[in-house]
Amino acid sequence: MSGVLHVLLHMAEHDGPSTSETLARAMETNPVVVRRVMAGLREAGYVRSEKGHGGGWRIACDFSAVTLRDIYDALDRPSLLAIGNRSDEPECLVEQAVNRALGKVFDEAEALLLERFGAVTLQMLSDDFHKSMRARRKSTHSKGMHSHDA
Amino acid sequence: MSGVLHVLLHMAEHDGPSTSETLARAMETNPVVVRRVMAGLREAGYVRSEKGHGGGWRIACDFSAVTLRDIYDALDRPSLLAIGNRSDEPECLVEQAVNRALGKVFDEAEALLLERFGAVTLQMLSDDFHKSMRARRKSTHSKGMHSHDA
DNA sequence: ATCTCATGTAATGTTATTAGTTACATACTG
DNA sequence: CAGTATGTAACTAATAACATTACATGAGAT
Repeated sequence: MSGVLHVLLHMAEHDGPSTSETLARAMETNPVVVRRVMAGLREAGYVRSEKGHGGGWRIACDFSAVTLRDIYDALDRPSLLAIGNRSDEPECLVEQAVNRALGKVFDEAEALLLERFGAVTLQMLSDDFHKSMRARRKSTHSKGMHSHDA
Repeated sequence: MSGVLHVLLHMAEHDGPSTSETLARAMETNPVVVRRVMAGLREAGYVRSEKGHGGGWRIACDFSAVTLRDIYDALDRPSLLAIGNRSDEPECLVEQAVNRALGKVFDEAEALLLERFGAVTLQMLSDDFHKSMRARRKSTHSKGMHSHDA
């Protein structure tokens, strides 16, 4: 999630397609990992990829129409919570009682996460980034991007 | 978490001390695992353990005064969320913007979980279990406990 | 006393998950 | 057709969670 958003915002700052190679360097990982994770976004239509000379990845959506929730869904909804019920459908009535109580709490937390994700668009992230870059430029004249973007 | 609560409720149903051996069978795990996880609860004073003949684990707290939050704390606060920011304190302003947005959402979800944990006492779990046991007994005459409790 | 039983804990082993890598096929561009 | 980039399967490595073994310590029972 974190990594994918990072990549998307970088792509938005970059005219023309970005290669997996380039993106992998920004994310400090391997090009294949980038392709793997971007595959979900491509299926969902948020990015497009092209092969061959001058190929690479390109944004294919309106940043203000796509929320973090959409990205999460495109990523195949990885589990959000680190803990959960020890077992589904236990025989033991004690465990059933525990599961009811914990399950309710977990469901609420998950719902909150999804709701909050749905309230944040990629555009908002991008705006926030640009704001912080302007602020930084005023004080340091730095570009505020990765050194490996050069 | 789930497992610990299961064990605690079982102990409450059982007069006298329960051995790690017995509890492990109910949790379908190893006695050493039980001791390991119970160690935190003992330090917090929620249970007591005794060695030798007739030894084992015993509840040492008032169920209506201890919340799931207390248990969670005693368990050394394992991480609740499965996903997080890729890196703390990144150089990259893009990643900083992503982290701000995601971090806020994660913090909210974690706060919600802790708050909800704080609102549930062990007594409530126990009451819920007894209620479901009464309901079941009416329809099946079963004891509704583990078969391996016999 | 000492034998047995139970916890305490370190060390080790096992398993599952995730991330990373290699290898090679496919497709597009010049 | 040479070169470059994605697509994907297969494999390896790193990590973490869980389980087991081994042995020390302490508390009754005889």
